Amino acid sequence: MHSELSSTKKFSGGEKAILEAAETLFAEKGFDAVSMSAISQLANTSKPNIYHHFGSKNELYLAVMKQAVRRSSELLDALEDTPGTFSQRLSDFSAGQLNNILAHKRSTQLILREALSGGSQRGQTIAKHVVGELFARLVAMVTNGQHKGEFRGDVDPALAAFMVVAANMFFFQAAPVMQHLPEVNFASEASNFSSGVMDILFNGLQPTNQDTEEH
Amino acid sequence: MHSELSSTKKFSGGEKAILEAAETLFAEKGFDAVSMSAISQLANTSKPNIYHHFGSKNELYLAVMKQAVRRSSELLDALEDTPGTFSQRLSDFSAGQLNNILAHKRSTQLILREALSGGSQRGQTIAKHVVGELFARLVAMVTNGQHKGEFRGDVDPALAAFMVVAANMFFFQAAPVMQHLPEVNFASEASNFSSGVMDILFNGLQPTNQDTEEH
DNA sequence: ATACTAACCGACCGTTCGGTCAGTTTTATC
DNA sequence: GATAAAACTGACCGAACGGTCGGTTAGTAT
Repeated sequence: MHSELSSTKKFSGGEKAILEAAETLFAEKGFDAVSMSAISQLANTSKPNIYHHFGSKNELYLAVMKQAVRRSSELLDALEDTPGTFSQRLSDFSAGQLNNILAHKRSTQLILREALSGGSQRGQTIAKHVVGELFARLVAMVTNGQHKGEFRGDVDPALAAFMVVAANMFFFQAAPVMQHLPEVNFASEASNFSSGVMDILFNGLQPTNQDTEEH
Repeated sequence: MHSELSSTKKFSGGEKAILEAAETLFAEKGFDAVSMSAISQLANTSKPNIYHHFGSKNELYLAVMKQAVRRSSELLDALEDTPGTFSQRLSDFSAGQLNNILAHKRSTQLILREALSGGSQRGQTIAKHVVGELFARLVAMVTNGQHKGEFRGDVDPALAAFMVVAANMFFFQAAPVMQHLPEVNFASEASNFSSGVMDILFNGLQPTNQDTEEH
């Protein structure tokens, strides 16, 4: 009776599998809509085993959050200052951050969900720290650009940074909606979106003097 | 001589009270985290009475959604085209929409929560319709501005509209987070925020071309 | 009064929730 | 092999969930 299931080699159980399953489900449906049984099933283990590794549902959620935050911070660190003009650096940073977001949708959705849900304080402070970190880097970048005369000095650097964050975050959030709007054709390609946003942010919507052209 | 309370007596029971309580709780915590008992308590009635007026939790949720959507559409309709340049009209429209958002936070949060949650299809199509309506108006406004030569013709009008929506929506969502960031001081006043955003969108971040030219 | 109906409620049902317990299997150490 | 810690599990608990039932009020028209 040594009958061994020779099917999926997917490692069952283990903290890794539990964390992964929990992250998926929490990001998808939120804290309250996910049951421990569902997590145990997806992680291919038993419910008490989750309680063996993590003391409670809240602790498991915090562990998932911490992991997501750590990943996000690492990705941000990898986006170290590139050479070039500040426009270039800001553009590169924004595009890289959008790439990070799209490459780790679950973590992003989890952090965003927590940071933006006005309700509980489960991991809100943790999530806010991440958003704050990203925001501070962008503000510094704009401020430096202003000091070098590359950006207008009469705009609030925090407001400029906000618009970069808002564009990226809302792009991520609203992608499923935008894709079905008939007017939208930038939703499919992130790089096009990124360069388009930066063009508007840098040059504005109004025509330049020499730019009024023919047709 | 049982006299009625003539002071601020929140009328108990009734569909109105149920809908109001449900909207508050659903917007605050989301569908799954709200129990029918909690709604009945906040509405000052009994749980079976909710099932008398609305057949199920899902139907109640849809009724709340429909009400929120109707309110949102009415508010959008009230923002009729103002005279003036397209910059002015776009600016006014955006500022008015942000005012609407902030004046009806519960409805907005409810719709946004539904539109942006990748998960269920409970009221997603309904919410998408609202976002699409708002979006279409903005796109038309930008396109008209382009045809009149007031806006650059080489930008995607949908992208410009997207940035207006993103700024407003993300401002609403992230206000609790932004208020605690040290660099931010635009979060307290919506009108300042709105004019600042429009300034960046119209004129861009870079200094004017007469001032500094690209090399 | 009678009759009918919408509004409303206490008590309850089956199910599922987060969490626990007692016990078994795996794994590492000697 | 002995042993002990760690990993893991089926069965179970009280509480809360969405939802239902039988019955009671309040209004209204005849």
